Amino acid sequence: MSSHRHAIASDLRNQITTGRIKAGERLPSETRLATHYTVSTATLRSALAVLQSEGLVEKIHGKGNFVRHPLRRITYVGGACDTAAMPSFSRISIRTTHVQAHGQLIGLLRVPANSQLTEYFCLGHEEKSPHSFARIYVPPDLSPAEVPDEAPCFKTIQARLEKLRPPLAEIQEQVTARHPTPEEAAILRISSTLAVLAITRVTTDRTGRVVEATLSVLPGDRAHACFTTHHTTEEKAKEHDDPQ
Amino acid sequence: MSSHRHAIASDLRNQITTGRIKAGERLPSETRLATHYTVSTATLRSALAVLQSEGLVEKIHGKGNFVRHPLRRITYVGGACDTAAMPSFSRISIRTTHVQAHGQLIGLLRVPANSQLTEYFCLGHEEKSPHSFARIYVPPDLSPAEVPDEAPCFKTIQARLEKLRPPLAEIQEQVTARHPTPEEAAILRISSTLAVLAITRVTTDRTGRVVEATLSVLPGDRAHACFTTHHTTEEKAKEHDDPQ
DNA sequence: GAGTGGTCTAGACCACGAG
DNA sequence: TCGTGGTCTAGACCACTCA
Repeated sequence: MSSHRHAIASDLRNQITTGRIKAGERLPSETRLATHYTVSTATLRSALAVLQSEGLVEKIHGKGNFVRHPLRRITYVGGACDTAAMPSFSRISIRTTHVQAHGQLIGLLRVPANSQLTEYFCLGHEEKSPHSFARIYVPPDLSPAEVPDEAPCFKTIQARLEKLRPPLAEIQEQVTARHPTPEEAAILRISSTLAVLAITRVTTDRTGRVVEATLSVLPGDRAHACFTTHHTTEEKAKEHDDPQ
Repeated sequence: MSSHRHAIASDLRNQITTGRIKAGERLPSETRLATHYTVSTATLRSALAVLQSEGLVEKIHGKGNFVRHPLRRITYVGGACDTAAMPSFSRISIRTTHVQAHGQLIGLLRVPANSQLTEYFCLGHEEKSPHSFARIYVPPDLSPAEVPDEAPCFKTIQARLEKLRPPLAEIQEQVTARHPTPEEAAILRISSTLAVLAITRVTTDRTGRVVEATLSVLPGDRAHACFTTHHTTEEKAKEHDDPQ
């Protein structure tokens, strides 16, 4: 008595997980599948959207629906000490610009509105297709002045940022699940129906000053974020003193 | 030049954020809005889905679309020492059952297939409507035997679990964004097009044994997860020895 | 140009909520 | 019972990919 959409999704899911349709293979076209299941194209597309959000199927406009190779998962590592907790990128391209603090950036970095900020736009690639991106915002006095507009090397920028920076005290990450904006969908080349993992990361130094804010967006069909908390005896004691 | 969907969503978003439509108010019916924007109902519904995933609008079947009251956000606190890092629930109901290890549980808890497990199904409520849930799985020797099938008090069970448990060493949480299964959508009473935050939490004791695995699902339109990492000098040194 | 997915239409019928 | 949203149909037209 379930919906058509999920019945079709289950059938295709079985065919994929049992190997009747192999990884990398193309599914029949949407019109063909629609006539096969005797449903409309709209219904069939919503069934494919289910599999897509599970990471089993990847749609490519003008080419077709493909069974995804498994274990090509992007991992965002939480609490990482590095400048950007960017996922294990095979390749990262960066664009550096100067912007004025606006919107939520004012609150995140605790700076006045319209004050100067350096933005590092990081785009992660995997085999020439983008798979995630992040915008890193840094106050001007903590960002190296002589960075070219197009920087080839991520590590270089990271090393320069580290040098200017006082010792870190705390990293706070807030994770939400939502749909991508049209701009984000275009950058990542994903459907706007796919869920994305949005991570807001704020890094604070020992004086309590916010030295960096990073907004990351990762496609939900191939990304996950990992957070590890170690509980030593000292920490446990501390938590009892200062719960939460 | 943008899609119809996003144009309509932007217009409604403006009306909401500028206060022309107030919090708690009901929007005109979908057919009414569709004729107003001269689009089909399907297109208008997809526009509402955008606002829904932003947490601005809440649909209630048979009643209408309502502008959500802001700051009614659920927060999942990562790395919490408590048995379940359940969000700040106003009320939690629990059902205890015994299940056999299956699927991903085998790998998470590192137990043989079909071995006995205790499942605690926790449902979080807010004003009589469910807003999140979690399934906690515990090996039988670490779960109190005399728990009734329906337990009224979450704290009681939690306290009993703590007693049986050796000191904890590590909590690992994996976060993904996806669409809900039909079952999850029914439990949370959300649309299946809404994104959810799915969190898999594994707790390990000092001997390396997995003492608990928790699968949480939170609606993307009103929930976020927070993770805080403190960087002391000792920890920094440790990370240099053992990167990642 | 042929074939694919992306968006959209103008309805139909069903399920839920409130009176 | 009536009005609401939920699902679905059978198309149409556009954008993209590849030969």
